[in-house]
Amino acid sequence: MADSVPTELIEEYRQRQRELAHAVIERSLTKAPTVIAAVDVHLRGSWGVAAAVAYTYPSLEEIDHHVATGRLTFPYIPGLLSYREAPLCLKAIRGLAQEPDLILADGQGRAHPRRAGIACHLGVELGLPTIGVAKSILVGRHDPLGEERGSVAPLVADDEVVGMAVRTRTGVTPVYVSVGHLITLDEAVDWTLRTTTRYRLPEPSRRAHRLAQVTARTLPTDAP
DNA sequence: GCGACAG
DNA sequence: ATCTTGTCGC
Repeated sequence: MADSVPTELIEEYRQRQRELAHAVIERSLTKAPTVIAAVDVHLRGSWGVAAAVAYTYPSLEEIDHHVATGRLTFPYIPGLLSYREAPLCLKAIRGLAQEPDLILADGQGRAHPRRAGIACHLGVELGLPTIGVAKSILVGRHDPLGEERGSVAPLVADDEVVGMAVRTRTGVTPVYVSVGHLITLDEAVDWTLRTTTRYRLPEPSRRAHRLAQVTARTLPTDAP
């Protein structure tokens, strides 16, 4: 199992995140994405399986995938998820044959206590546009949003708009979209909707999730 | 001091 | 997220 982290070190990791937040660039995409990737991690004991998948746009067909497996050393600590999952995610993404134009990460981007969620971490590390698409809120609040697909409501934390609650399917619980790197919030919302068809989450994200899950299932449960 | 807390 | 089967509902 992952070890605990000394409280004095926690603050060092937080400081690194504050620095990472300054490296994040929020600006319009330079190129219309034609290759969109998604990455997700499945946990199994102290092992993690990260799956990266690449899809074409607008046809939304899978063209590649890569899986990376490894032991998780860092524990799950709210706000410090990157240190636990990003290394494996980077390994999976770098295994793709072609560099994607946009990456969807499972978790927050700037909608983070220090504006440095895992999507920011991956984006800055790779120098590629990234979006955080989370299934629940880490920080911030938002007003109720319409029931129709496409309805949105700003996610506000510390009097700052850090993301957007987005209804990707009519009548379904919203997802929380935020900028990771090299994209604007409006574009992040737009591309999240463009890649979401029948379900709550974007197709590439769903595929990455299932691939990581089935791969992890073939691995033996570890010994404490 | 008391909750909240991505995956 | 994980540990886990069936079950209620569109």
